[in-house]
Amino acid sequence: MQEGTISIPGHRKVTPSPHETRRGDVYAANCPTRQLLDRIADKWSALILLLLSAEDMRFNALKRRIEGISQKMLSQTLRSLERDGLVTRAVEPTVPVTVTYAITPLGCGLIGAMRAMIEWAESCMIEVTAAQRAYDLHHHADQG
Amino acid sequence: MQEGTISIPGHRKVTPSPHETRRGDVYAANCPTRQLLDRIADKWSALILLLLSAEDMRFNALKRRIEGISQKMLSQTLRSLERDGLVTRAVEPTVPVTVTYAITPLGCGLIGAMRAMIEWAESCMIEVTAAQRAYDLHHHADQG
DNA sequence: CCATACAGGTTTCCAATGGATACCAAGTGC
DNA sequence: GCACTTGGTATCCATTGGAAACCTGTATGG
Repeated sequence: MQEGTISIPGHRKVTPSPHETRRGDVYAANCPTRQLLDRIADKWSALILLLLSAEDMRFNALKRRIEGISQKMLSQTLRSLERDGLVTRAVEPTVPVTVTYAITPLGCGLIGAMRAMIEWAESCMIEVTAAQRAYDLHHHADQG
Repeated sequence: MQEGTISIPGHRKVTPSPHETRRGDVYAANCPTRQLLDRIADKWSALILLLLSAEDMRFNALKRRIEGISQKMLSQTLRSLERDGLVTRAVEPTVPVTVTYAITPLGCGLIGAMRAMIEWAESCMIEVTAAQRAYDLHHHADQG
């Protein structure tokens, strides 16, 4: 079974068969758009893509730059992004081996769309933080 | 400690103290923008917000509409969105009790930014699926 | 010769997360 | 008294994510 098999824990190989897809309904589990959204809506994909949109980077450079990412997640997420055609992986047989990741035109398109969200987050952070404080206060803040 | 405490499993109450934040570096773990992005970059938030942007909805209406969401996740995610000030929760003391969720102006702003991503996903699905097939073929597809 | 370091991972282990299911409250209908 | 409604919580268990160890292959230092 080539479609729907699981490859790497946490990043499934889900490629829906054409006849299984329901176009136009993001709320249907098998809608391709929703599956794509699920894939990139994780903690790390956006961050990686955003860094690569500025310049090509190597594995450890990404790791150093993204505070808190583990090697496993960086490795897994890069593999997923590569599979989705959003980044490329170039191995140069230097010593030690050099692996350079770069964003593809496809990935650039996504970044363009994501930038609007980053900008929203930056401009609305204060309001959100205020809302959180108000909520915590009203719900007497000791529920944790 | 009011800030940084954990409330609901899966949706932490993370409100960084002002002096701990690093503005302008999304890659820093304590950057407020990154924390906000982490919060909304999950499987369900975008879907819920998108539905509520069209019309106010009740708990079970949302649950029925979003294929695959569990009551627990819907409940948790709505609570988080409410805390972030992106949705409101209105309880009417009917019988059985009626709870209506609505998007706030703040949430509307986010939806506007997200729509670009939905559109990108819809227009680029085919390319991504093609990339996945190519990847799976090249990596002889049986790695799962 | 052995230890160490580098880059770029994979494996292992364990805690946190998510999903399925059962349960709860409070009232209505039968 | 039982089933059924809405809007949840509690519980159980599988999957996921993070920390750290290990691996491959080469070069450097002692």
